[in-house]
Amino acid sequence: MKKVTIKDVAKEAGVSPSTVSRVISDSPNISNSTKDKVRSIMKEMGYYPNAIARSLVKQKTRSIGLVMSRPTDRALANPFFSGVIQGIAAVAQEKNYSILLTAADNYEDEYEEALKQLKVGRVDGLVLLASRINDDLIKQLLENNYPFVLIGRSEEFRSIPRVDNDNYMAAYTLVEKLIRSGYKDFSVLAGHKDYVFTGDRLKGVIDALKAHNLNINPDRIEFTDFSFTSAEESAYKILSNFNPDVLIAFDDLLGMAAVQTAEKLGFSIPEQIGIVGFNDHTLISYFKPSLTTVKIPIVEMGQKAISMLIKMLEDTSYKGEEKIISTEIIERESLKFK
Amino acid sequence: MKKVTIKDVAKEAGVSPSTVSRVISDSPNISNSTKDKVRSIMKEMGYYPNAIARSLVKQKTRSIGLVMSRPTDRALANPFFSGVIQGIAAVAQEKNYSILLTAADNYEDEYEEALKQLKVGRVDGLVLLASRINDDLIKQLLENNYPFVLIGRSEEFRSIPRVDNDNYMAAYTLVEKLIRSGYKDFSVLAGHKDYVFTGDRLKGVIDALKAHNLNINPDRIEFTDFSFTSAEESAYKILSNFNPDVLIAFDDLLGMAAVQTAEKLGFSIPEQIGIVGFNDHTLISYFKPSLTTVKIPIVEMGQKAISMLIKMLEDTSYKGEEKIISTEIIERESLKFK
DNA sequence: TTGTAAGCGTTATCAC
DNA sequence: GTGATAACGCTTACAA
Repeated sequence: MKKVTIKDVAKEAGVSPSTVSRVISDSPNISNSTKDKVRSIMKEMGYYPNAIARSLVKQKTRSIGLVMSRPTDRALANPFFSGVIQGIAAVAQEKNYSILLTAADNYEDEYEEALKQLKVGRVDGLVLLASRINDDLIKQLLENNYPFVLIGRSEEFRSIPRVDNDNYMAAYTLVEKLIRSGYKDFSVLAGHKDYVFTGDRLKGVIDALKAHNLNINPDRIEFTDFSFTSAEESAYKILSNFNPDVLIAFDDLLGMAAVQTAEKLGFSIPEQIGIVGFNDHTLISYFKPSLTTVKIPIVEMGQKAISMLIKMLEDTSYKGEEKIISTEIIERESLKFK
Repeated sequence: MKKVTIKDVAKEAGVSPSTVSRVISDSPNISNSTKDKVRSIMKEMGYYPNAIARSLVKQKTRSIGLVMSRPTDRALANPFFSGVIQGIAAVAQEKNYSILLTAADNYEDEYEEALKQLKVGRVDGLVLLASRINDDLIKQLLENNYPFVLIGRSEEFRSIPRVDNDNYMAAYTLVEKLIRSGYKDFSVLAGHKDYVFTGDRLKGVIDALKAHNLNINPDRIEFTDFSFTSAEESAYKILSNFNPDVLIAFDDLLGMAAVQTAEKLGFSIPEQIGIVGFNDHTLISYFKPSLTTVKIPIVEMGQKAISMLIKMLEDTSYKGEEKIISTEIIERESLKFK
C-alpha cells in the first residue's frame, strides 16, 4: 500500500522524473511517444501526483479558506450560508480549487484561525462572509497583502475587493414601491444591530420615507436576533402597539415570525397588514402564507466572490473590484402591491 | 513581504534550523534558555511554520475531507447538512484539523473528487455524509485502506466505521407509541426511495404495525423528493383519498408540507389528523402548528463521526466502530400522544 | 543540548 | 526532447 511516486513511475518507464513531471503538465516539448508510454504506466501503477509536494514547490495550494465571521452554530442555522457555500463550492470545483472551512466559536478565534491558515500557507486566499464585520481581520489582510474577497461591506474600509448587493437601494426601492401601493404606517423588524446590512437597509427605509415626507417613529423599529422567540417578541411589541399596515422584516425568518405573530393577534394578511421579508430563502416555500420578499441572489454572490478571488490569485495584476449584485422584489401572498 | 522561514529564524537566533524545529514542537531536550530566545525571535519576525512543508515530511495533512454524497445544491438546501457541518467543524477546530469541502454536481464526480483528494494526499481521511450511499466509493476506500467514517448506513457493507441513528427502531418505537395513543389509520409521506434511511424507517413502521396486527395499504405510502410542490402533491394524494388519522413524514420539511396540505383540505390538526416529522430541524420552530417530530441528533452525529476519524488517524491500531445514537420523540402541536 | 545532513515528492533551471 | 541537479521549508536520524 505504499504510495507510488514520480520516481517509481520514472524508473518503470525508463525515463527521468523530470520527464514524467513534464508529461503531467503536458509540456509541449515531450514526444508523443514518451507521453503515451509514461501515461499508460502512470495509469497502470495508479500514480497520482502528490498535491502537497506540488504546493511546496509552487508555493500555491489551490485551496481557499471560507470564513464565516460569526459563531458557527448561528452561522449555519441560517440558510443564507448554505447558499453561499453552494455558490462557492460549485465554482471551486470547476476551477479545481479546494475549499477549506474555517470555523470557530467566537469572532476573535475565527479571526485568528483564518489568518493562521494564510500564514501557515494552507490556503492561497480567503472569502470572508461578513455580516458583523471584523475590521481588524481586514486590516491585517490588507497590511499583509493577503488576497481576499469580502461578501458584504466593511464600515471602515472602502474599495476593497468585495461582492455585495446594494442593501440601501434595495430597501429604498422597496419602500417607494410600498408607498406607491398606498401603504402608510410602516414598521420594521430589523436584524441584529451589529450587522452592517441592518444599518444599510434601515437607512434605505428611512431615507425613502423622508423623500416622501413620511416619518417613522423609532419605536416602530425593533432590533432582534434570529431566534424565533426573540423575533416573535419584537414583532409582538410592534404589532400590538402600533397597528401598522406594513411590516418590513430584514430577513425571511423574521418575516415568518412576524406573520405568525400577526395571525395570532388577529390581523388578516395581507388585507390588514402586509409583511415583507428579505433574502428569499428556499425554505420559505414551505411556509404559508408565502412570503413576499426582496430576493438576495446569495448563491450568485458566492460564485462571484470566489471567481474574483481566483482571478486575483492567477493574475497578480488584477486587484479585485467591487461588484454590486442587484436584488429583486418577489411578490407572494404576505404582501400585495397595487 | 517575503515569507520568513525556519532558516531565517535560525540565523537570527544563532542556532541551527533543527533547533528551531525542536522549539516549535516543544522538544524536551532543548534548554529553556534557547527555547525562550528562539520563541521571542519567532514572534518578533512573525514566523509561522509552513504547514505544507510540514505535511510533506510528516506525510500527514491534518485535514479531513467532507463528502456530501449528493448534488451540492440539494444537499445544502436541507438543514440536515448544516447540522453535520456544524458538529464536524467544531471538533475539527478543537483538534486542530482543517476540513475540506468536497462538492460536485453528481454522484460520480463527487465520488471521483473525494477519492482524488485522498490519492493526491490532500486529506488524511474522509467523512461521508451518506443519504443515498455510493457503495462503490466505500468499496474503493476499503480496498485502498483509506481512513473514513460514514454517517449513515451502507446496504452492502456491514461493520464499517460509522455513526448513525437507528432509523428502524426510531420508526418502530414511534408507531408503537402512536398505536398506544389510539391512532389507527396510518399513512406515510416517505422521502426519496433511494435513501437508505427511507427504507429503514419504512420497515420500522411496517413491522411495528404488523406486530399489532395492523396493516398499511401500500397506497397510503407516498415517496417524494424534498421540493415543496412534490411533497404537497404526495400529501394531497394520501389525505384526499384515505382520510388517515395520522401521517408520518420522514422529514420535517415533508411534515410541514403535509400540515399545510391538510389544513387546505380542511383537516383540523391535531384533532382530526396528527402529523409527525423526523429530524427536528431548527427552522421548524418558525412554523405553526409546531411539528411533533422524532429528533435526530445530527450535530452530535457529526461530532462523533469526526472524533472517530481523528482517533483512527492518530492511533492506527484503532479501526473505528459502529456508533448508534439514540433518537427522541418530541411532542409539539401537530400531533398529540394520549 | 545542539548541529549536520538526508529526505519528503514535486518542479524549474540549465545543460546536452 | 530529455536528464541532472537544486530548490521548496520542514523534520529526524545520527553525530557530536
